[in-house]
Amino acid sequence: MPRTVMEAEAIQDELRTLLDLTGPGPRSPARVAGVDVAYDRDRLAAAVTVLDGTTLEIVEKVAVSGRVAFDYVPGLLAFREVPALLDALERLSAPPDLVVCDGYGLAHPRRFGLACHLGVLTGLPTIGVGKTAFVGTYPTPAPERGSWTDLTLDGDVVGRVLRTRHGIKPVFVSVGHRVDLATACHNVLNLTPRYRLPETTRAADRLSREALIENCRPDLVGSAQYDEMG
DNA sequence: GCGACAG
DNA sequence: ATCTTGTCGC
Repeated sequence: MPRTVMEAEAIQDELRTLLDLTGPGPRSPARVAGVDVAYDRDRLAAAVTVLDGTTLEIVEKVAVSGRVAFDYVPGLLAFREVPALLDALERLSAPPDLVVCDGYGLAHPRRFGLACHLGVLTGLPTIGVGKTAFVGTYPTPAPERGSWTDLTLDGDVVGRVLRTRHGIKPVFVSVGHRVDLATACHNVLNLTPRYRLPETTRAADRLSREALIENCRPDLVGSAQYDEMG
């Protein structure tokens, strides 16, 4: 783990050279994973929920708990969440065909957000879905579900501002690893039949919060302990 | 120079 | 992210 902002940024610049932006990525993934991390002071719980890509039913879930290893710094979120998420992902019975991250991917100051970071370290296809603006400029997309606009940063299209529900605040989609932007948005729309956020994200968010509470008695099936210094 | 800034 | 009462809207 990096100890300073400078070290962390250097690691991002290094790992970015391993990023695969070729695509296209899966259009009909059988297993889609959602990942999220919940916090309580210096404790954290990372969750991975795998959904059937067609029915959106949860088919597998894993949660791990541990301690915060890196303070939150805009642009360096991955160093705070990736270690625990890697641990959780490795405990799955089988790898997912796509991982939907809670945050940004290529739409990042150094073009290497959480989704890119997790993708490069796991080798899995990943995409990022952010709830609020972080970097880039964009026009407001039309109110209909499915409409979108370019998210531009330094003259590059780094993502899309996508409307997943009619008349409701859009989400920010950017690619992570091994998936192109159109395929990423296609998957996000398939994962949002009813709510603004992908079912994968909603499921992982719930599980991470539950795990944070159930953490007091780590004797439940599907849970595990995770730790690292900070 | 100052403020903003994924989760 | 998380802390948190009331409040606005459907």
